[in-house]
Amino acid sequence: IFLFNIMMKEFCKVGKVEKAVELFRNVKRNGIVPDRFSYNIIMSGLCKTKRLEDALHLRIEMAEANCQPSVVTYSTLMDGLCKEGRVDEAMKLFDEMRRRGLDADVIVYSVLIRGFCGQNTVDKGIELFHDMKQKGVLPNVVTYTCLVHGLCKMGCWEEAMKLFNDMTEHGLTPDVVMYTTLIDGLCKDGMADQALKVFGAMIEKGFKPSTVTYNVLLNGLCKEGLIDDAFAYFEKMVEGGKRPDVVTYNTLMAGLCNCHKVDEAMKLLNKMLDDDCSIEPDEMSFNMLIHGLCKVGRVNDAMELHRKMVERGMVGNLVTYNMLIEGSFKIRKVEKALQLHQEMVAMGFRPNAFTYNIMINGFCKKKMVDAAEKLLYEMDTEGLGPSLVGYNTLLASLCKERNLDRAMALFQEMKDGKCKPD
RNA sequence: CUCGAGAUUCCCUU
Repeated sequence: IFLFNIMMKEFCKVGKVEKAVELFRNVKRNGIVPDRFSYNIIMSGLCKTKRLEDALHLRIEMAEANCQPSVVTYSTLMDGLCKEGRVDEAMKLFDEMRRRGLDADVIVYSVLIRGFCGQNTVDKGIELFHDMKQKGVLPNVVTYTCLVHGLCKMGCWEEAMKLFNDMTEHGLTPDVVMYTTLIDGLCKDGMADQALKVFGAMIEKGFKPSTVTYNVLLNGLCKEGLIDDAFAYFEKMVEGGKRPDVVTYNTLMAGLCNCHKVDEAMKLLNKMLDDDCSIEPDEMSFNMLIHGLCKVGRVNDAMELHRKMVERGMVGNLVTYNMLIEGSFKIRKVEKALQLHQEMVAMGFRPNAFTYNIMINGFCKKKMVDAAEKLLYEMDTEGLGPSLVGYNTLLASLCKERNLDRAMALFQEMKDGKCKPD
């Protein structure tokens, strides 16, 4: 079983989880008894391929085989649940684990903390952070990184910085991932200058920024409109021997589009398309440009680019269609927008909240308020929930049309609990 | 050293 475990693990590592499961089944059928490692390996593989239900079911099978779950079993499943946003269920497993007399370790806590941070309940994460320390489980760099990430995501960059310092005072050395997380978080909280300081401090301490570190920094600078600085750091990146990747290029293309340099962005895309460039564009690369073109009103060029994309064997994704639909409305081609919408559905893409809101906005601009309203309610029945953006869009449109009675009625409906106004 | 955790890029209203 020792050897089979290694094989299963390797199958999972190269993405052939199906093969691993098959091997697991064969092993069992041939009378070899899997140990808890085998179960854990398969569970982990299933979670990584979004087959959480199968993983949870395997836990039952494990119990039936009289194989006791370990802390690793629990953390694997809790991680899977958290990544699906099912943190409450992960907490149930956490309780169950403790009832069975298993002590949570630093990984269990880090998984849960990250889970809470992912659904913007960092306070719960902090609670667990204190809980673990009280129980004598020492947080490590990963634990701190999860919290820093969560805090920045909620705009609490000062708290994040405090925690970062707190960590070093506790004798832990930040690593590249920690630095990158903090730099990204600061940028996203509008603190690019602080981020640059941290970047400088990082280098001063002798840490080598990774490609991801450069990417987050470039993104931060681009979002601030500092495209020239972004390119300056891009140069440094290359000089420093860090290979740009497709994310680097996509980030720079977005930055160029943001300051209306769409043709420059196009040059970057063409560079990637060049045969002697080792970086291949992905769907996002095309999407960046499609967005840029739509934004400056060159919707037909965007459509043309979409065609080129399809020629290269990329069909585009939901985002591509959302942007093209929005573009069509922008140049007042409602029929084209509807046609794209149908095409998108036919291709198996389920319209999301963005799609609906784009259509609502499009209809509003055409003064087709009833159609817009119909879509607004359809979102709910389609399980997308009421959309604040959708309500706001329709409200704004009604006000513009001097249809204040209807606007007030809609506003009242929101206050009555349909959708909390902002 | 047979198993588990952390970082980056695209779309909607004002």
